[in-house]
Amino acid sequence: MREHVTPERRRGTVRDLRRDNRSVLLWSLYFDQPCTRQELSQATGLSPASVSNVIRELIEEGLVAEAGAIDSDGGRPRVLLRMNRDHGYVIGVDVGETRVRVELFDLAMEERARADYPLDPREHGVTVIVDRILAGLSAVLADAGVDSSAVLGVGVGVPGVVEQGDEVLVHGQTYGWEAVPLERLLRAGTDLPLHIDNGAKTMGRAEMWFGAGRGAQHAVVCLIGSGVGATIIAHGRTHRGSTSSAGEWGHTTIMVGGRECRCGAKGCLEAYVGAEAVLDRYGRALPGQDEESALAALLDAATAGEEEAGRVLEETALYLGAGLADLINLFNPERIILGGWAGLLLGERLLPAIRDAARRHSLAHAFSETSIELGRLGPEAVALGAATLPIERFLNGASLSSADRRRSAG
Amino acid sequence: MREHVTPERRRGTVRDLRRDNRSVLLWSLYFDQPCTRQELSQATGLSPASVSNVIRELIEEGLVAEAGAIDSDGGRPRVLLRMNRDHGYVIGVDVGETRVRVELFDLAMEERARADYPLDPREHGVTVIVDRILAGLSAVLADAGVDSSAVLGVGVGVPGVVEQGDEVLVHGQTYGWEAVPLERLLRAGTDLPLHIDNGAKTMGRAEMWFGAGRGAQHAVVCLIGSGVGATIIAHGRTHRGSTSSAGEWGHTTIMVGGRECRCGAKGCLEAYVGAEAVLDRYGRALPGQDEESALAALLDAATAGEEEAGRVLEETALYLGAGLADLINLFNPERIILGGWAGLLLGERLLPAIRDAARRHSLAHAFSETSIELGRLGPEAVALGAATLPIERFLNGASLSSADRRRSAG
DNA sequence: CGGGGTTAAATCACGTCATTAATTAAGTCC
DNA sequence: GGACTTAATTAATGACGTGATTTAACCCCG
Repeated sequence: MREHVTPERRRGTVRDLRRDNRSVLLWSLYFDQPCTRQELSQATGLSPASVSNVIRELIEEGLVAEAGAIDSDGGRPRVLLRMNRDHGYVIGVDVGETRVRVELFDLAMEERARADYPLDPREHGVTVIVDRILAGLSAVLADAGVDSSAVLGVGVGVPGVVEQGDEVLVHGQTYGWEAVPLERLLRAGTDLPLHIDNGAKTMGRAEMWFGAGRGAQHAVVCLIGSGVGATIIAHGRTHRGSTSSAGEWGHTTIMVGGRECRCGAKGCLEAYVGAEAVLDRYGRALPGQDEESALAALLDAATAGEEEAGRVLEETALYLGAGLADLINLFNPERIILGGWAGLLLGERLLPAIRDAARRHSLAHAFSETSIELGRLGPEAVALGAATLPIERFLNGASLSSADRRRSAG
Repeated sequence: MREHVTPERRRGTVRDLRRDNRSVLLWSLYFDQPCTRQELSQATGLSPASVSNVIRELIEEGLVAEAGAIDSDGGRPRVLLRMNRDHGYVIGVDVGETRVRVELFDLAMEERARADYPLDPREHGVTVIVDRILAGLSAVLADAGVDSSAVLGVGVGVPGVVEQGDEVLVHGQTYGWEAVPLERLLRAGTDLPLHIDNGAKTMGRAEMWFGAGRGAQHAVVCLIGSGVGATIIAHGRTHRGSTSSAGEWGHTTIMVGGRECRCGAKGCLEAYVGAEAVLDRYGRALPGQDEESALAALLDAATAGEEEAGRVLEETALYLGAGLADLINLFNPERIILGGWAGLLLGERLLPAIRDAARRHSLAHAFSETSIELGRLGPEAVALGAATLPIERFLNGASLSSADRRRSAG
């Protein structure tokens, strides 16, 4: 009861205050390394004394280390601080359509080890995936020589809707998964803290943390591949909605009664601008085994002056622009990032046309305040983004499971 | 700089902690009056001792009063607490197309006085509006016998986009207002704290606080009148976007290349389901001076079996359902509330058809978790919702301007 | 090379806060 | 009217952030 009091976390005691301040300092330091105590004090609004105290704790605990100093001209030099990148590690898992990839990162998000497991396209059974992931975890730990007690957590990006409840459930249309309790299944094989999310959302996170989204408070990361999805960021946080299925931009209706979509509805955006749909709208045969090379061929054909290809792309820009305009009108984001392999391919060529279509379909005021850009990270970033899930938990105050570190000397 | 540290308000000292706890208690009490200290302790997670302390302060300051007790069977009876509804007052202003309405409420949102000023439809000049508002403020204060020092603040709902910046600017398409610094203009005539927002948004607030939206964390309040808009609530808070123009649902494209909208674009939702658009799509003459009676007549005609009217309404339900489905897919709200005079009129008759169309255009999972309901408050609620703006500020810890009340006896 | 000047960081003293435990208040029931 | 219950207040305790003060670290200049 009492919906108005939603303590995302217990808050009210003087101790929670410390935890929060600690967290604020960690976030600030994480994204602005190296920096000095003074800068932290300014950035967070905490007094220099408090910064000193908390930082001393963090250094004692090994999360933070001093790293040189800034030369002064008269006066004690400021000491630079940075996160101790070896204090802990995180693992990101990308469960894709054709492979499972497991990557181990240090706190600076430097890759320390990687394991790839190709998937037979006909074999997306749950047990196979779980096996591959668990094998990957062991492999990267062994490879990097990292003990599992030093791992802060594992983030897993999977295709399909991920329902975050008491029990995390995965509904994977493409995989034929229905309410798969992936977390529970993985739990049988590992003790590491697990975070599971939709792969498109983890990729969106990667763009927000390290790519084109850095610094934006309100943004939408659009992912166009064979299908179409989006990550919505409001006030710097991913909007999940009430059952974590928010962001299904691809099934937004842009043409009532229009083309049939694989979701069963008619006129979905995905049925016009998804890679599969674009190729289908073109209709003619194209060289290339897979969608990726076929789409590239379509772009080439248009460049070569092939009329029909040009027309299809022109229309794609129109539809896509209208879809982006919906986001602009509804969310009023400061930035829209176009990603996904098809999004990048199309965007590279069509961005001006897309922007123009978006302008025509959105209100002038909101449009003028929104920038539309291409993603910077490419589709490889799913695992990276997944790995930011445990990082976030860490920055918010979780420590390594084993040692419950308290102040050592009183 | 340092976007990650967004102290919506200074937080970090032990004193801020108290302010926060105080605020949490006020919110809890406000929406669950009367209630006991014990209940508050449970609801907020604060210890009974802290609740006692803070409540004692609040009683001393006159914000809260004891009001009877609950009978016990053995044991000291629990004392009931409620807000002191006369501790302060708020004023809500509804600047509509045809009138300016000013209402004064006590803390229990009981109306204490009202002033109405009809507007000549040809006269929407800024000075006229400002004059009417200021006259209304004086009138309701005099009428209710309330001193302006007892007023916590004034909320103003206006048509058009309200840009919340250092200086609040109003862009009113319908009024022909461009970047009107309404706050500054009003400031010349009153010292009361001012809050200005879009009228559709204040109405949405009213539904969320007192109507069909109570208790929802993620919701969308859709307002259909002559035009179409929406208020998006995420995590219990209105989403404004980066320049406070979020929620322009009416100009979402549901038909690329479709009907021309008054915004200049083609295929906007508003061009299909706004009252003006519905009547226009019907085409034939209808009895009634204004849109409201014309739309009612259209509904009557359909009831009477007039085929074309039935067809227009059927299509309206289809378009509207598709529009709602977009919201469901993008936001995954737990509740959608259909309001506005036209929304209520249409919804009363078409809700099943609208729901069905929404189902067909949204993903099954998200749809099944969303309820679509009619608003409960009617279009009169703009002023009520505007008045919740200063209430919110008050519950968050602002006190009356004059007396900076501190603990009296140490 | 050593003191004066300057700035950064650590320490100290203080006031505030929420919590637990103990105490007081206000009832019921036999 | 005394034993029992439960609510609310008070007291004791520990944790915290802050401003003031002190210590540290480095420059420059003579």
